[in-house]
Amino acid sequence: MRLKGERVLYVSGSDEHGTPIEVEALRLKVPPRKLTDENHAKVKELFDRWHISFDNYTRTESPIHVEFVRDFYLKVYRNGYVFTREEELPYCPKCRRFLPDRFVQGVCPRCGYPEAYGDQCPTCGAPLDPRELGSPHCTICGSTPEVRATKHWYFDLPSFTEKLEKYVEGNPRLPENARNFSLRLIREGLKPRSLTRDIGWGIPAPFPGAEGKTIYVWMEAVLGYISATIEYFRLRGEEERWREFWFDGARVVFFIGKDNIPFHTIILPALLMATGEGYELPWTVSSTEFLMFEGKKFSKSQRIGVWIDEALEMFPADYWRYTLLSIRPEVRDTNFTWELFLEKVNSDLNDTIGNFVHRALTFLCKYFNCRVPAPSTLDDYDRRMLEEIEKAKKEFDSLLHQMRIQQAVQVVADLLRKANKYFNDKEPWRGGVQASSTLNVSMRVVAALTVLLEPLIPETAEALRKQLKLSLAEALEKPVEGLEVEKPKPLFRKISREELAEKGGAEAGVTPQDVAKLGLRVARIIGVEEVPKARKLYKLRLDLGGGLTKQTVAGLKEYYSPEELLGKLVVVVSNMKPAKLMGVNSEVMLLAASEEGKVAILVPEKPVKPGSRIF
RNA sequence: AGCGGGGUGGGGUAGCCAGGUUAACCCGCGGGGCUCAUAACCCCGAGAGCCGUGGUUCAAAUCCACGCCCCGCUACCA
Repeated sequence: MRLKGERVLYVSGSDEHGTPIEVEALRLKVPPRKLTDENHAKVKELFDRWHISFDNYTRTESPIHVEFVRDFYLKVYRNGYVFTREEELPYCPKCRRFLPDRFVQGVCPRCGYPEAYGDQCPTCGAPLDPRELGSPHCTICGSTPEVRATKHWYFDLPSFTEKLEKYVEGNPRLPENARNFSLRLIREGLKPRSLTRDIGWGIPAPFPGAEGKTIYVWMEAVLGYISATIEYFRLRGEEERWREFWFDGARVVFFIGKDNIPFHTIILPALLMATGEGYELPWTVSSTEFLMFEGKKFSKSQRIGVWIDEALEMFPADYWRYTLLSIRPEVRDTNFTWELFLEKVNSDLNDTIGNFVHRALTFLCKYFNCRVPAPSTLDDYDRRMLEEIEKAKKEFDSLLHQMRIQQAVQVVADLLRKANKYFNDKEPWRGGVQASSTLNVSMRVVAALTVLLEPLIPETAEALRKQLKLSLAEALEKPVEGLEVEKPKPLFRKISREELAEKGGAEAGVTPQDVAKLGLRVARIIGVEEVPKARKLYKLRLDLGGGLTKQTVAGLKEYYSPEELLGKLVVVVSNMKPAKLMGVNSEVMLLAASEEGKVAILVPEKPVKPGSRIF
């Protein structure tokens, strides 16, 4: 859109508040701000290196954001959409804090599940009030909380029900997943959303009498889009211009995953309505499904996925960008596999796109002295090819406007396939007057690429323009005739399976070395203990031979008694990275087979010494 | 369990909301062509009738109902 000369402002930011960060900071005994400072700097730098062209990437600790949020909620408050409730909430005398949401556990009053959370029971799904929990305890220190009265501020979401329904229904641009999900939530009945929390890390609530409370992170972070806009213009000394992007016909578009839909289609619009100031409501959201990694969901703790800093050390950003855009989960969940990565890079980028460019440029230099000739005469085929270029540009543009980026990528690749065919059919290497037309037309394809690739793979687009000695502005307008190009260099290179394996991209299929890496060993169970408060877990002491013992936590309590386990020889992965489960250290992993309702631990078929290697 | 989203040739994606000529595209596979290009490129071919069942309709991959299966969110899955 920027290329088309539309006025675009692209903003985002780090969401820095919330209890998890405060708890992590407590654990590390550092101020929370130190954690978020480090993180924000790192993330910001990475966005640059990936050429994600935010105009402003801000953070919720920004003073401008804090000030904006406080003002914003004061307005909402004055308009009568904020009310208070006295509540009795669990308070931990030892930690000297109230225990919101997940910080208190106890017996579920509905199904009797012993470890239900303060806000919801994970087993029966019942939404809970923390006071209903039987024998509650603090999840931080385990002590029994007392009930103390406190006051909380709420946003009157239900009073916007009708307007929201109208908004969602009347916005045909919303993708299906967003519309259906939002309408369901609205029709099921909206509840007031709590605005404040009794925690220290966050934005101080501005309401009279709310000293010491902070704004609930979710209700504040969504406003960051606006404060980021304000900040952008304030830094330029154009104090008021941010309004151009939030009022009077501005089109606000969000790029989010499907898990974030309600915040952008319900809560944010309601908050904007509540100011009564006439903010533009979201024009649309581009809400994708989920991307998976080799069939599994990405997981930070389990290290499933490729870290974006590591990815850049393996391959250029554009290789990733192209692959990821071409499987952007626009219609359904999609799955990244290394196999797919190879296919996209080698076949699409290298063979189809890169090779055509190189082919045309090399030919040009060899037979036309690197100078783009004027066409001799254009025959039907030439004209058809020129039409294809125009058609592709139009489609590309229209698809991007519909946020169908995946298909836009298709259009580019398809155009290049047609171009390859055209070049083949025309056989310019046979010489003849037609050759100049063919090269002229082919170079127009290349010229179109320098622009089409810009939003998808900007580094490559830039490199290509350099070979054509074109600036971005010239690429948009200048005709190709007479253009003198540099001696061509390939834009991409293929990735071999060997290279991929070396760089750590898992290959399909496991080698004996991979198995050896697992460190499978026999161990003897020499101690079984229950883990306090855990329904399924045992703490096991294991003899790994040579005087070495390790401990593990295993989910076997429902299937084995301590007596059955004690003394058994079992199979373990001995070189696991230690992890904590229910606060208990687990250093190895015990292997067991499982099927529905049944678990069987693996044991050696005849006695061997603990510590024996397994191949 | 509850809530969302799905099941389309061997693999991967689109098409479904706005039903309608031989179900599209990429990879892979079999055969052939070209030699300008990065062992690239081009052509031909085999291969699915769109999870199942029933319905609506002149007409359904596309709409409706039921069933089966998958995936995400919610978890102490070591």
